[in-house]
Amino acid sequence: MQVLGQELVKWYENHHRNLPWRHTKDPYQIWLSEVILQQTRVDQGLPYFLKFVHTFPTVELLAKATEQEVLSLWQGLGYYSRGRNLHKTAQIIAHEYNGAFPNSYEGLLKLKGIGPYTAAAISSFAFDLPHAVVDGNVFRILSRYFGIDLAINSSAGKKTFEKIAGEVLNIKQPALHNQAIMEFGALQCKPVAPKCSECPLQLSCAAFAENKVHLLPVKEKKIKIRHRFFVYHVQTDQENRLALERRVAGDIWEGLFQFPMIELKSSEEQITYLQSFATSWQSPKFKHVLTHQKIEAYFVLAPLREKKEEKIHYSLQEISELPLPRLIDKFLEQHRKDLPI
DNA sequence: AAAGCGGGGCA
DNA sequence: TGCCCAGCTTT
Repeated sequence: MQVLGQELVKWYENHHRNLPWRHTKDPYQIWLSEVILQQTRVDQGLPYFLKFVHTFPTVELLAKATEQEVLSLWQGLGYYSRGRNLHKTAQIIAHEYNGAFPNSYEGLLKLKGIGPYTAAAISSFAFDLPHAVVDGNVFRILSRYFGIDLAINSSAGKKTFEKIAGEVLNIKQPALHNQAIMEFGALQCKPVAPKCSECPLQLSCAAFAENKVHLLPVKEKKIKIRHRFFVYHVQTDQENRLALERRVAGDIWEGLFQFPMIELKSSEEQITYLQSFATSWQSPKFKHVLTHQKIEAYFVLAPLREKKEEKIHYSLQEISELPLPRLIDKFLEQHRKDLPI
């Protein structure tokens, strides 16, 4: 077990990327980077980390911001509850912890948006405590290296891999070990096309010996895909201000702003709905389709419904200051000059 | 224990 | 174009 850790650290010293959060022991910056990097690639998260550190150099400044300012900066990163939890936790730290992060795994775990992985990461990186990180990289490396085909998303699998991760952890330098194993997973022992031919662990890797690197790690069951069909109404008032509504809680893009939207049950209903515009209201001035993951969205330049429901009207300038779903943001990018105003 | 939450990369 | 990635919260 010890060989694995030593090889990982040796590899890390020659191959690691130079990333800003690796030059600090500041729990605030480490926390910021870890939350941003949850479910997010380094390339995508890096600019957001720089934006946040620049805009909010301390946890107190982040706590003082409004949620909307935080979400605006978060716009485009996805999983927006991370942004809301980030803000909430900053306020807890600033107001109830005197600006200092808890210096224990258990203390960190109590905070919003910090689960087992992030608590292990912060406690090792910032406080040199011996907690092993177990993220997707670690699951992958351990399952391959030890040739374990237990599903990584099963209870038994998680328990097993967490146990092994703790056993291989170098408790003398947990921060270095944790950085090394995750960087190794990201650059060397990649999900697809891992670089086995130039791998320092090749001779001791069980999966390589049995020629089943590509079969590991094992994941259980399929997630069922839900297709959704949206039509957005791009409406303006007499002053050429655009109507926006705020998305409700409990669904995708919670709390973000969008054009007033109707959701249809099927692609057919969506088309029928669109055609009703073409017949009943001459022809829509503008129609455009964007596909976002499993969401098919049309934008129609629709007539403004009078005093029906109360939508908030904003100028284009004001809209750019609100947190928008990536889909709406993309639409505005592409059609800014076609819009009235 | 299971479902839901978003982006972007890549075959 | 469709598949893949994967930590945390909520149910």
